[in-house]
Amino acid sequence: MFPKLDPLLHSELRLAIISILAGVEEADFNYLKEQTGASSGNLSVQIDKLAEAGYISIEKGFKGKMPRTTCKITSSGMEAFRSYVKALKKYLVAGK
Amino acid sequence: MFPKLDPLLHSELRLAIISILAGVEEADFNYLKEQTGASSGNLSVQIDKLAEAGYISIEKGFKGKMPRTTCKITSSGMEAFRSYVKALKKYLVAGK
DNA sequence: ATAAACAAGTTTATGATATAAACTAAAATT
DNA sequence: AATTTTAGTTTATATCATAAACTTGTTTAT
Repeated sequence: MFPKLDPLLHSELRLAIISILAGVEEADFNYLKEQTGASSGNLSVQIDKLAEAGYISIEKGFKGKMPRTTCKITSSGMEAFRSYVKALKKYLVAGK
Repeated sequence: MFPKLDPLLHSELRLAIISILAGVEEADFNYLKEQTGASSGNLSVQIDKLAEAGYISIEKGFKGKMPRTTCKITSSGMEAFRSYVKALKKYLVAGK
């Protein structure tokens, strides 16, 4: 009746990150920070977790001389997101 | 862009509890336990939290001689559930 | 009648998690 | 040259979800 929710995605910040990345080609650290309102530290930790799970890829490069971290959702991450959403919807029925 | 999610409801078990209670007049402890698959301990803790927040009411009585705990969603809980669902949906767009 | 098993929970302990605070290193600004 | 800003990472803390252990009382079996 209530399917298990992927704990990696059932987290406010990680879900927001994935939700953003699902809609764009890629996004850098600061864009994610702006959009989510997260602190740098929290964001850093959470993208690492998503990357370790293979849900996103993180690329470190430079924009001019400044470091630049770019994130991209993987196909595995996209799939995980879809099934998370599907599962979650089973919890929301009565809530209109 | 990403509204804050009520942390009381953004929990797998508590969300399942509220989701059930939103659809029925009332439910007793064991029914919730069966439907959610939760352990007694976990369920006990989580309904207490929901009750402390005023999202549900807990009534203790007896069925014959055996103790019986009945839960019911409050109007405040119903409202919280609705706005949680509304908020959550903003996170799910791209996930189909 | 009494011991064993079961019912319905509650309390306590533990391990994971989210988050913030403190820190690092380099670049840009004054 | 000193200060501030950028772009993060690492560490610490406080909360949380969950399970394990316990409690209280009731059936059931001997």
